[in-house]
Amino acid sequence: MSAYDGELVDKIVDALEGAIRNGELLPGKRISELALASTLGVSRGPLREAIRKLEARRLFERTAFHGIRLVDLSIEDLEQLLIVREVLEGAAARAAAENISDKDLKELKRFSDEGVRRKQALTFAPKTPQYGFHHLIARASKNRWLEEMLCKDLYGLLRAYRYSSIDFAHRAKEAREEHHEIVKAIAQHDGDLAEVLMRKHNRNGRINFIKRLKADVAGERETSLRPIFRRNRVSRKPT
Amino acid sequence: MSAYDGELVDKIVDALEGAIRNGELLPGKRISELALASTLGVSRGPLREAIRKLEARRLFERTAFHGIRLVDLSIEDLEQLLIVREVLEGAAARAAAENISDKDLKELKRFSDEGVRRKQALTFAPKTPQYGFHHLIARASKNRWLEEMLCKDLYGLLRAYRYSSIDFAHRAKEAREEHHEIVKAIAQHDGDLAEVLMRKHNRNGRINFIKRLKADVAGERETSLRPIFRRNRVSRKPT
DNA sequence: CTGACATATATTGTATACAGTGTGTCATTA
DNA sequence: TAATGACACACTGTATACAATATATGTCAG
Repeated sequence: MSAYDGELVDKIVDALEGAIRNGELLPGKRISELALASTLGVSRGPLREAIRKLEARRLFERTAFHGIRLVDLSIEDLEQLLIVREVLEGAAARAAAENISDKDLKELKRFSDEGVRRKQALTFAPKTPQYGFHHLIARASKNRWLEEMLCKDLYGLLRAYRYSSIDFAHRAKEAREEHHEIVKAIAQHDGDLAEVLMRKHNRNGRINFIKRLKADVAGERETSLRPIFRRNRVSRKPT
Repeated sequence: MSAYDGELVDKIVDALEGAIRNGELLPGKRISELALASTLGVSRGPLREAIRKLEARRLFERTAFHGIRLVDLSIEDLEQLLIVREVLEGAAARAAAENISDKDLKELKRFSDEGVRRKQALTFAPKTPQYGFHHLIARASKNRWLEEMLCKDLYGLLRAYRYSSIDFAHRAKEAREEHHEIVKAIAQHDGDLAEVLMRKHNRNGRINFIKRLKADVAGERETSLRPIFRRNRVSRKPT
């Protein structure tokens, strides 16, 4: 505690997001401030402030005198969220087509040419968000709100529910082709086309994903998105 | 302090939003926590939590050891924000066309038929947000995220910058007709058409507004959106 | 007079303590 | 077994203390 290295609140936010990603926090499960604070090794003050931020981003829900809980999305919630993603990314693709810099375009091309089969091709790479296809486009839009809404709020929310590019794995070839088409439209600075293609791409992924999800749920017994991937429950500390 | 009537943090958030609306807080002006706390008559703890929430909604900006400030948008920022609004409301119109209930449709029709020339026709009526045309459609979308992003985050942000339906006043007839067309499309459950019309409507308003704004700025001396309407600086208390 | 450096002050960041309040649980009782 | 009440627990609100930092101020050398 000698040198000041950024606001503790932000580190707590990061730690909580990491904990969500790693499955250390379970959706719907109540947790007390004090327990969480001692787990993270911080005091209540900064923790509460961090929770308020995440609450505003709809990652946590609070009920007074009761506790904090990670939001638990239904399939319908996720579907609606993906609809929002669809139009926002459509707008991002349009803006990118209009505003992308040569440097960003080069990176985008390189990425979509060769990078697509690497792990980083995942839409929401855990620690390298700047390399995802969709992140690149959001950034290239040069629209501050679009980028923040997508990269910070929306992707964070999706990540909280283990929504990764699971659809990508199941239709990798189509997705790759769609990515290519989108990049081409952006390179041609054709905003209309870029938006249409991006929306179609997202729509395909959404429909595919929801269908698979519903089938999974019907075949098993859970309604939550929780058990899609792995989970554990180790606590972690910041710094 | 005897009876518990809701979380203080939420009341502070409301109070701050009200202060923003009333021009009691000026964009860009730094203010200290302690001063704000004593003005509001609360302690630093809840105030900080409230600030964190508003920070997540991008209404406030903080710099460590320096202070809180209401964000100060440039014209470009506002233009980009209106682009986001455009696609989100387009999606809302589409969803509304697909999901609207008969009751909501009736209200929407009644509103667009007769209510449009009343004060409540303002897109962001200060105290009756549920009656605005765009609010009605956002609600009718039955999409939780869409409604919250629009009504809570985006409209709140626009309101902070005194962006009201100033464009509406300057093209009331066109806007009224556009509203009518949109309602008609929704009534016919034509999602495609509803989205196209809503986007066009917003686009018209945006272009008109930005043009006027730039002309205003060129003719005067301010770059901030602040002086568009009135302002004062009376402090206020919650409860 | 100007610039760099050191100190002072104000403000923020964090931790802890305590009183008040609501909720859920559990035992008691009809 | 179901309803009622008491209790424990968790959370809320607030205050205070101290540490860390940035800005402002002032001093001194050139």
